[in-house]
Amino acid sequence: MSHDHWVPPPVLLTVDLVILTLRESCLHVLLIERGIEPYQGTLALPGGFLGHEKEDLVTAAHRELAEEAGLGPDQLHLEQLGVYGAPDRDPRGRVVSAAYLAIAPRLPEPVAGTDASRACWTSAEQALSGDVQLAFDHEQILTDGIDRAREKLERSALATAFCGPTFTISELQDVYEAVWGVPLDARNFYRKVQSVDGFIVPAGPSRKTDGGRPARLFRPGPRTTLHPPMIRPLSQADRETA
Amino acid sequence: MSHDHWVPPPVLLTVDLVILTLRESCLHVLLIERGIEPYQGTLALPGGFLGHEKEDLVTAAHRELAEEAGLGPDQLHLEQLGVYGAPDRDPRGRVVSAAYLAIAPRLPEPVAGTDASRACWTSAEQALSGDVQLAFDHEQILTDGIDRAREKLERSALATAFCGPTFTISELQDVYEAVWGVPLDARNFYRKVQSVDGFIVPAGPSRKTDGGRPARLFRPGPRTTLHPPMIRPLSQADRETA
DNA sequence: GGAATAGTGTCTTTAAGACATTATGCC
DNA sequence: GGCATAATGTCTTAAAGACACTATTCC
Repeated sequence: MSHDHWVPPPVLLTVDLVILTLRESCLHVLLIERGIEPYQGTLALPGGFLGHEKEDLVTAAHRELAEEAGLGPDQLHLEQLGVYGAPDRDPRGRVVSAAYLAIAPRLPEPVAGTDASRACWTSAEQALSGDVQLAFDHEQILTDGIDRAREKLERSALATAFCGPTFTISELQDVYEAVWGVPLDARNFYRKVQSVDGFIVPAGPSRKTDGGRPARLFRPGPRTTLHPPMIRPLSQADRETA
Repeated sequence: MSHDHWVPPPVLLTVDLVILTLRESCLHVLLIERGIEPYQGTLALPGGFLGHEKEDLVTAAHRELAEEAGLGPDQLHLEQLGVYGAPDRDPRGRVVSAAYLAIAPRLPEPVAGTDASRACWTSAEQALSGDVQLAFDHEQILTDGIDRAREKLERSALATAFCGPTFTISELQDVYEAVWGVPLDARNFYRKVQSVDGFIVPAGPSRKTDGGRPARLFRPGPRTTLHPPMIRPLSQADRETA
């Protein structure tokens, strides 16, 4: 600000995506094996540089979502997670990443035929176990993304984004159990989700296939925030108190 | 990705700050009258370009905090709010802003002597009333910052960041009432904050000056998350349900 | 009928909402 | 004593936790 013709340092912008979904009642994240340096061969979150000077950040996120995961803008939830800009996070220079969190229902193998065929769904547990090496600071971004999802399940109707257009209450419970990693009492869960008015609404004549009694189908309701919130039982990780 | 030597478009990075504090039991935000184009003469959030190629984002935020508000890194809360990158948000070109939320106790007029003497504390109500024009997309950033503060008061011990090193329970209640904009019952508030173990702990021999009975003093406790959370009464703005 | 899953009901316990009352300082 | 603010207590009510039970389908 004080020098004669000081110019601010330019940076490069990437958009990275934490794409979460449920597979076999387990939380999974989409990872891609990098084809180029740096971190060639290492797993990374899908993402890439801003396409052009005028591209909006959300637009770029949707573009990457389509290119790298074959996911269209409909029927998925997308929100900003934050910005990651440590000076040394990318060996190529000053690259700042806008991270987005996407939540999608389980789709029919969305990966195989797409542009980036090196994409693979990895269980969240495994991705953060330490056994898997992630490129850049993507482990931190992934951790933050999962934390965000866990928090938002408490106060928002976000859980329905993990489900298809219609779903059963058991499936919804599956979402909560998988994301939070704790078992829930089915009867109390039923009472709770039914009592929050507008969270889920009955859909169609209701029916489903399994071994037992058919379950009613529901759609997401108009309500986006949950009052009172869902209560997440504190798992083993309750650092404070006893 | 497909062309021969495609290079990603560089962008400029700014760091903008939503600095909140309490003044006369009202939520205030620090605004600065811009001295240069664009938006010269218009009120804006404090902030500025990244200082140099190697500067970390949080470091830049702390630097701006010191330069523009005279606030040191101690005894204030700072967290990232998000990134704002609409292509047309800055007439100078592609400028992307990393927004940070800072919460500080009321300090002895921190503004007057500092570098930027055009800084002024403005009540949040007034800043968002529409009467005040804010530069760039700073109205949106401010709205998001206040929303974030409101949410975090529910589940975190953030409220103590508005207070000095020691405070009375009444002062803490003031924080909640000012940020949420709703009156709270003092007796239930006492019961609540005392029951959340580790939220606040007695400090010193306890005493304070007013007209009436001296109040006990407390310090922030080790607890950072509140279980169960503080309940925010839904003000007039309860779009869903009745 | 038996297995499997869906859905409902009841009792208990925790904690919030709505109050009144007592306590301790200053003038 | 009178005033002002701090602090505590009680009753009610809402909602979560912990259970047992009935219902509907397929074999």
